[in-house]
Amino acid sequence: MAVKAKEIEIEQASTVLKLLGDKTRLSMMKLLEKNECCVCEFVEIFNITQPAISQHLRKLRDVGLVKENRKGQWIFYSLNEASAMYEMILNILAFIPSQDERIQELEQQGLRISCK
Amino acid sequence: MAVKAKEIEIEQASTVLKLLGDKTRLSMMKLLEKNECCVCEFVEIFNITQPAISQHLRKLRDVGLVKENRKGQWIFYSLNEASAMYEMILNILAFIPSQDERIQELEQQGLRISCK
DNA sequence: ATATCATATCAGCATATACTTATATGTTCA
DNA sequence: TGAACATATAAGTATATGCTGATATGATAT
Repeated sequence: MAVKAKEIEIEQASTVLKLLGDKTRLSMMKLLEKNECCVCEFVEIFNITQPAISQHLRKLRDVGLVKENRKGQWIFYSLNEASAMYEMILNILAFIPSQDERIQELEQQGLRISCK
Repeated sequence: MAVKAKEIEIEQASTVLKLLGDKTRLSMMKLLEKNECCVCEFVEIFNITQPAISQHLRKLRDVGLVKENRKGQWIFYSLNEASAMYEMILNILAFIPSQDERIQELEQQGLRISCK
């Protein structure tokens, strides 16, 4: 890295890293790196209940990693580029393999909901 | 980043991020980025007992983030550059402010043990 | 209005985590 | 050998975490 990384309070950093230290949330963040996703899509992709998904998203939102965008009945989540942690997040996600096959699998099985 | 990051299994990545998601361990790793440290130094720096320090170090060692190097009575820990996660670790640590003042404080108070 | 769908919140539970005290192991040195 | 020091492990405990089922809230459409 040529550019000096913008430093973050260690308290904040550890909070964020702990959040990313859960496989479900880390996958969510990787998906959000490229796609805006709604809750129902996450519910399909991960093998857990809708409340569990909502709770993960709330934690990510509480620390400002993601933002929500209501479109009628649906709420779409995306990475919050304004977060002080955004640069670090992108750096970390660069090491995570794409999770897009998960969405593609759903499409092949005809299970993909189109919320859009 | 110009260079493509070497990807890591998501399972491994989340395990590592969870470990870094603890303020004590994150500080340890930041200190180890620049200094080789022995257990007794960590015990001085952090306000927890020696067993607690050892347990943190064991977790870091179990996933290969740090390695140990016995020098007589003392065991010095350092970052394991051979780890598949090393590149990601360095990337993350670049965002963490230096923890060296903690050592300097000890030195000013004359509390720094010299194990070397 | 009310039925339906999407999402959030609540309460309860099982497991994981981080800590402490007590004790074991390993090294040095007299 | 045994005392002193450094570190590791074990056992117990309190708190945090992630999940589920039940229920509340909010939006759409008939």
